[in-house]
Amino acid sequence: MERRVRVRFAPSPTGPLHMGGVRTALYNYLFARRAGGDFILRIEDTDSNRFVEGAERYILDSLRWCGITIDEGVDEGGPHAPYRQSERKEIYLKYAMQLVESGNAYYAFDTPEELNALRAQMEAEGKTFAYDHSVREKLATSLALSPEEVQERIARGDVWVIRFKMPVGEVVEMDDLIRGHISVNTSTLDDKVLYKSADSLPTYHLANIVDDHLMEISHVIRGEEWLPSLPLHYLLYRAFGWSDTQPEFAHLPLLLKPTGQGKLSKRDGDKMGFPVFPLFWTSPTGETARGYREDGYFPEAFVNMLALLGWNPGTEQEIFSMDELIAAFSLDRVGKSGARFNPDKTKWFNAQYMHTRTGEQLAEAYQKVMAEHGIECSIEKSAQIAEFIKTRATFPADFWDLSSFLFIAPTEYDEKAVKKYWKEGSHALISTLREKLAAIDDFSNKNTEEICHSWIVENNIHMGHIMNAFRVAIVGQSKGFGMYEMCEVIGKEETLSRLDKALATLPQI
RNA sequence: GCUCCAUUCGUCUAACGGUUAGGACAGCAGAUUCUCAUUCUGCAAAUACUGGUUCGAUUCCUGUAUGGAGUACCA
Repeated sequence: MERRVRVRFAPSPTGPLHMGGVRTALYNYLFARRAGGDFILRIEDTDSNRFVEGAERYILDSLRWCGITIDEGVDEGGPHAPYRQSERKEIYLKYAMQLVESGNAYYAFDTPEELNALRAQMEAEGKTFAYDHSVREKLATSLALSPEEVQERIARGDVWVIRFKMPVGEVVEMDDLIRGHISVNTSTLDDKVLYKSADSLPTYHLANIVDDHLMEISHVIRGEEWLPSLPLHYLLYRAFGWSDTQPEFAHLPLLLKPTGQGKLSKRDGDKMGFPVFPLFWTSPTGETARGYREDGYFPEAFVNMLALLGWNPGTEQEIFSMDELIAAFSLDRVGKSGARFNPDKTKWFNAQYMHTRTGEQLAEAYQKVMAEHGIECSIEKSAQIAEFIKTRATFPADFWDLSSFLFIAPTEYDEKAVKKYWKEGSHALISTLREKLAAIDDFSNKNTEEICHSWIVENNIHMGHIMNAFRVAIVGQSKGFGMYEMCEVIGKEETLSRLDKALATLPQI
């Protein structure tokens, strides 16, 4: 009997959610939806020191912007609520104690200062300190101390932690859905802290295993940085007696810097001019980070790009809607090696979505950009213009440069453009064209084009000659989109007025 | 240092023993066009290196190199 697919995205609210984190959430989401299972959001806030105000809200907002919907989580609730680990703190001690009683874990009373000293000392000797089988019976642990002394220390309020007692010389055999079989000798592993009395909170390892078990998680899909602790997690499931319901694991490759070495970081974005976070972020201390949303990326483009960074459909399709991603996604087409992030391709994706959007869909964004420059434009006009310029735009912010001249008649004419396009005969041609246009009532681009073009062709006029002069007269520069489209937008009256002004101002040659 | 993981054009990737090693971004060139774009066509560009296994290796196994991650009372 196949068990129900239940996956979770379990971020820590220590700052804004990195795009790598969004990708992890996305893959979990796609996997869950593909299987008709559940997507759970669990907040892992067991580190009271690193908690950042607003980070949780940011995570939720980011996922919503991406179109990733949550079945069970802090806002949605669900059968395993609460979904914030800080609100589940009382359940973890019991499990930690269970491991102590079964001999799989022990108390350790070392203070952070003592451990630091030990580390420094070992380092001075050119060695690395590891809290493992070689030291656990020599330090202040329940393995070395008498039961009475342990009780006494606890009773008098000494701070303690519970550490996992890593077996010695055992080979753990593991399976990863992406990487295949992995085996590790436990002698190379240390005794990780599972629970801290100082704040009555578990560490990631304990909370993670306990919650995944309690929440009946079937698949753990997470970043590659967790691969080294996979043996510990296997051993924890075994120590609890949960091996038969242990989830399957899949470790995703990391996102790397566009150039140079290492994983993608906020600094790369600042340096190379691209966002690393989905949304604009302001930290409680006032630091800010740019976001894809505010930089003008469509969520669909961002998601599409992220989906293809480390996964491929096995076909040559590159543009995917969320539904298409869900239908096509599978973990066995996720790559194994780290993927360098490519800002250029991300822009290309955005341009693709820009082009396929209709003028109506773009109208609001257009109106907003114009408003930011102090230009008011009706929603109908916005839709009309957006439709004409969208193939030239990558971001909504490009709209301004692509069409501002429609609202602002030229007061002067670009010297280079005039020199290049207002040539011998231009004045007479434009003069005649003005009369042609003046006689037209239906100013739709289709109609004006039909009438003007047939006149141009019949009279053997060179297309480039007249159209470019026309452009200089209307726009004042050699930019813009289709001449007849631009005339349609500004209307007959404005067209004629601009032509009159040009004819009066430009050389009468 | 130690442990684990990875390695195909500059980048993202396809090819799960037999292909002229395919596609996309970026680059370059050309076509189309009323500017600029879009679009279309073409060019250039890769199996890290070693040994094996095999009739045959990008593909399987050694080793090396390189890269990545982990090595916290952080996740």
